[in-house]
Amino acid sequence: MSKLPPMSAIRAFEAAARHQSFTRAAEELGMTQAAVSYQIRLLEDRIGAPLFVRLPRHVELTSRGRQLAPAVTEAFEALRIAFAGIENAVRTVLSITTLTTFASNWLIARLGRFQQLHPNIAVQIEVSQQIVDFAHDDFDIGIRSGTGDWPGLEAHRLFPNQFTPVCSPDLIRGMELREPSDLLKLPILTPSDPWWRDWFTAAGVKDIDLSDRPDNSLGAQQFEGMAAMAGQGVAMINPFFFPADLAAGRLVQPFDLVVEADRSYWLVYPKARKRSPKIQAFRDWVLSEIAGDVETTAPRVNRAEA
DNA sequence: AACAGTAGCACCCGACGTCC
DNA sequence: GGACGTCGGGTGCTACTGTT
Repeated sequence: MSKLPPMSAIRAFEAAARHQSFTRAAEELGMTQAAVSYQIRLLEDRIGAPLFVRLPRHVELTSRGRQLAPAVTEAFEALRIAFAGIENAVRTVLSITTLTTFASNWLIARLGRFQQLHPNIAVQIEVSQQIVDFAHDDFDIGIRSGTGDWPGLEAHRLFPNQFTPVCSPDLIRGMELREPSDLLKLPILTPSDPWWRDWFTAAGVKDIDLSDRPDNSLGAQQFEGMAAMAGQGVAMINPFFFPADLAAGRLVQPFDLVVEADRSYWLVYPKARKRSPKIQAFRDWVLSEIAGDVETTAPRVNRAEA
């Protein structure tokens, strides 16, 4: 495949051919007439034939120029359309990668309010438990759990990663739950979750052994909570994600003890893109929603009917 | 008024040397 | 051997002047 002439020369030719003027072409391209003249001469030298006839006060395309011009203009028009499409998509589509439970138990129900505020921004959500690499994946914003120290990323802390056991009221109706260790009489959902050991340790119950229990793992707090509400056992969840279920009594918290992990939930995006209007819009909206949560709908705790 | 030619400037890039 | 700085040549531009 033969090499194309320099793109700057082709660009100058295309504009000059359309305007039939080096001066008008220069005005359009933001350069001087001399630069256009120079670029076109480069192109003519390269081709080995003149593309314009220089006449007093104006230029005209030669027959070779007339042969070339429509194809070049058409190619640039295709490029303009392609770039306009991409620019429009980049400006109006916000792509978010988020953890499952944040999406299902926090984001989705509120997204309508963001859409009302920003009807021109379309939100695309991808749920993943993996930490995405913004250098390789086309995401604008990520919601992830961790300590906030990700190189190259701007990180805004959303809320702490707290955990406490919850279950359905029916599961423990008529039972005497006096000590945290009494929970061990009940089915434990995802017993391999290290939060169980951490919570029991904080509750003063040392060296619990859950290894003889079925090693079921539900993979996301959303599913733990659903299983608990269905009466299948006790789940270790972050109460922040279940305020309505706790308030309505679909879930009860047998013990007040809530343990805070060293990890938190964060909203992140590449530092280089912190001036992107759509990213700023989503960040500001999430932070204001979180601030509203803290004021009005902070997880309320239901005591179990012991 | 419009294009062509030229001088001079800024910037880029490859070659090269130095350092660790 | 890789990172970094320096240097010189090439490129592409503007400003200016000449030509038609």
